[in-house]
Amino acid sequence: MATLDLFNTLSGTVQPLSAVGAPELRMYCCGPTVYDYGHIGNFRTFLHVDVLRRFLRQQGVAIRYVMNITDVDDKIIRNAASAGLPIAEYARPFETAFFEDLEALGIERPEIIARATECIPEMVALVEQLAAKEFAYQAEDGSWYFRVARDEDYGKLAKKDLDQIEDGARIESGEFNKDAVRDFALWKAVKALPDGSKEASWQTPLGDGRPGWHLECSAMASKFLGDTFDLHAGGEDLMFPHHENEIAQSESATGKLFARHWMHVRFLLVEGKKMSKSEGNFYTLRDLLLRGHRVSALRFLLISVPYRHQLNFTFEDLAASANAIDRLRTFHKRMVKGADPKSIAPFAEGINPAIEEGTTQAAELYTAALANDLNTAEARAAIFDLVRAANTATDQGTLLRGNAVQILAVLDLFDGVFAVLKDRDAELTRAALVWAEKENRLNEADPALLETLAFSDAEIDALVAERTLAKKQRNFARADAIRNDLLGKGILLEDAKDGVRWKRK
RNA sequence: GCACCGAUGGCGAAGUGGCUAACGCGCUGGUCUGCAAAACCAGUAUUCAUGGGUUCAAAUCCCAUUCGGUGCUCCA
Repeated sequence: MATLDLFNTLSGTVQPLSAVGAPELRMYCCGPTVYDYGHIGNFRTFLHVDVLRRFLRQQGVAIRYVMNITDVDDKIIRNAASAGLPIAEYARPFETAFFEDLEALGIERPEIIARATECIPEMVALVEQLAAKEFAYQAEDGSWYFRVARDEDYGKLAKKDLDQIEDGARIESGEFNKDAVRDFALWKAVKALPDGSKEASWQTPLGDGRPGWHLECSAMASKFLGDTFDLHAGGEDLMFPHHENEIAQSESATGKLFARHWMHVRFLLVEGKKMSKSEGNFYTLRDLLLRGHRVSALRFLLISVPYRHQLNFTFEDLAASANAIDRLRTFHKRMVKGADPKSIAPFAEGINPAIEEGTTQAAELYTAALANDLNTAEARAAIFDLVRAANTATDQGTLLRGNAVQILAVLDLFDGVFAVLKDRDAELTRAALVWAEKENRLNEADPALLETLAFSDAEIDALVAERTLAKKQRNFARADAIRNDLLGKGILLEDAKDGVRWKRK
């Protein structure tokens, strides 16, 4: 039985994904161009790759995952120039922010992270290899281009017909000296910036210049994963021309298959429209945190819709995801208490076989759903079915301690991929506020959020204790006043049999 | 313009020929509670964008139309 059946863009079918000829599954994902903060669309892609990676590891597959950081490109050069900074100085803070965001979202760090600017020799070598085979040529201005016409199977990933590409293509200024419009830049000869100074460049045997965008991924993937590797992932927009060009470069140079499997994550819409700055529906993770949304809710929402489907992001659904997570966390705590013989009210000893069967079935459905092209929606449903059944049984007193232990194991399995049960939300929101203060953007923060977080846990605990005392004295007016006051500040109290619970909304 | 993908309840979404169309959120009523919250129970789409067709049988297959998205140009 296959560990994971995954849609392969190259073949157009769902195929088993597996490590071939190596103990580790070797995968590559196109990382960010670090010219700004990451937005929720960027993170949808990285989150789904994280789901893939976590699930494979759960299935016992070892992984070697490489992500590149594009730290030199047109936008970085342009923005750095207008900020009056060297490109590295301009880009580095965004790179740091990107990794902070990944961490906050629970996205595991790839084994290898490679910066484009640190792999220049490998890129140069690749162009030289291509030139030797006449796939690359140097134009009058000193730039190097890939000769698409010489690559017979060009277009095989995106299923493009070459004639169409030519029809739609347009000649960019500065690239007029290419032999054919569809030829793409491998190495861009150095140019002057608007202020007359020289843009960032490297002195190489190819001339003074900088790498083209597609070149870095080809060079880095080979450097760290070999000429042929198992999986290449990225957003759907990268399929053409970026990934197609990577294939063209790598396969023309090596004569070998580049990536066996290609995974493309679909774009998301925001409130029914394409996310864009001009529509005013463009959000970075940090924007959402300052508005009082929780990181866990965003993670859960973005991964709950399977990667091949368009997801329509709305604030209503973000709130719904937060509520769904609360339910899961409440349930998880209930099972932890019931399973612990030392807790105040552990469940009765034993195992109820009917519940045991349901638990096993939930785990099987969950695994089968993810193994089927990462159907996260169905995997989620299997877990919620278990939650409902277990809650009902608990209410009826038929769920025994052994069942709780088994259910916790299934929740661990679920959380190994979804990673939303552990509550770090308040902590991460606080970190975002610290960042906002440093960046002078605290004015963008939701006032209610600031008020809620201003309350320390100790202060809340003190008020809860005061209310418990008032309740004992049957002073319900005072008790309710404290509860309502806290609720107004975003803190919700729950009176349970074994004491008072509270949580930040 | 050309190519490709999609349209399922109030919202998100699973399901790709055959049991009462999953699951989450929301809403309404009930149980529990001093009152709440949490949890549970019941209800909440006779129907899957629209029109036609194939079939004993269609949300699922085919054709057309409408709307949305993507690529052809920087983009996750």
